[in-house]
Amino acid sequence: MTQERPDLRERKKRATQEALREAALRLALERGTANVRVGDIAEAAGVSPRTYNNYFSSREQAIVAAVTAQRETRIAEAMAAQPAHVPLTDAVTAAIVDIYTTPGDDDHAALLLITTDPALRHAFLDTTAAIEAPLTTAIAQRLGHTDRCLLYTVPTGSLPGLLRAALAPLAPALDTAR
Amino acid sequence: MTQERPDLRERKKRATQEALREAALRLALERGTANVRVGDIAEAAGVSPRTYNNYFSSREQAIVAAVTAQRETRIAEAMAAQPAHVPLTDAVTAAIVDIYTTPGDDDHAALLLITTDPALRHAFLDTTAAIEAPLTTAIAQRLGHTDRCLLYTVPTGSLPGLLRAALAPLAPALDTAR
DNA sequence: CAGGAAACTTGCGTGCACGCAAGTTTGCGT
DNA sequence: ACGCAAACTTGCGTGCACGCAAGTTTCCTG
Repeated sequence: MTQERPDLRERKKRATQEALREAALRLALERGTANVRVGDIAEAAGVSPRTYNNYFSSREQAIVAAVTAQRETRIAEAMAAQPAHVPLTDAVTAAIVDIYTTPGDDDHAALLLITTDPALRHAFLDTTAAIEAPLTTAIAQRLGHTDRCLLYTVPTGSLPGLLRAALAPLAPALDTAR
Repeated sequence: MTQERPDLRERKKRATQEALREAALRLALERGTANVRVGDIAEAAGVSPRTYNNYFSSREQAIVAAVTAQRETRIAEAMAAQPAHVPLTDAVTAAIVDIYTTPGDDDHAALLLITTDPALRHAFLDTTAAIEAPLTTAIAQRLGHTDRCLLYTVPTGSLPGLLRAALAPLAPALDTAR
């Protein structure tokens, strides 16, 4: 695995993107979405407001991106944690259930934030669902080729059982994929 | 006093300049001047080697600049600390003496570094003497106009008495300046 | 509902950071 | 003394960050 190291420019770009996401989420959690100015996020991330809009084309996108990124890494981790011999179907459902049952630091609050605010919800649905990317790559790694699966899961009174039920319909698709 | 705040670009430029100076001095003190690569300084400051040479045109300049900057601020502080009623002559000599007698953290080591290494000495003398700028501004503030004074003081076995002696010739010039 | 202020988003020109490649210096081993 | 290798310095082209100004949205107030 040649760990292709990106050059300095690339690293800095990623760093400011992450700084912006992080700052946006933190501020939104601290004082509520309505009280966060673009200038505040930019300042907290150490860049100009103009630069914010070079990375995100709306005020909400950064917040959504932050949550999305969090969940992407968590899903990837959860999938990687599954032993290889576990059937694909079970691995996927377990990984997703894991997210909703064992939340990280501000994960719950962030989700609440997004599901509460209309603008955030809209921005969230604009992005391809947060769970798609890491799942497809994980699945692709298991199988030989790339299949796409699209999941929309909005947690309303969510319990592990509810989740399993909601994910059950996917089982045949995943099985036939192999 | 309208504290004219420089814009973000300016602040960032100053920041990286300072980061470079700081990194250069720290590394030079840690491992000796000979074992410091330009790339190391740049990396420690978070910029590319190319950028180092946008700020300093030689490997030694950053180290020298670091010491120079340190001394500039210390001289400025020392001059500011003098009560206004103290005669100009005494204020200047006291400020300079203060530098050599009550050194800061790595001030001594830094000076030793510079006076030891030939390349550093050369680079140091290339820059207008470290003490000039803050002194002239301080003096200018006291008088109404701008006078220039050039001091070359290389501390060889320096003692307060030696310093006072060396600075004595300046007294008449400073007195007539008023 | 009209008017206006504050915040947002975007096009544009400028300046700095970067990577690259060429030319130069430095220091070392033979 | 010679040649080589590593490090340094600099010109050049490209891309990103910034400031600015214009157009738009949003929200509040009369």
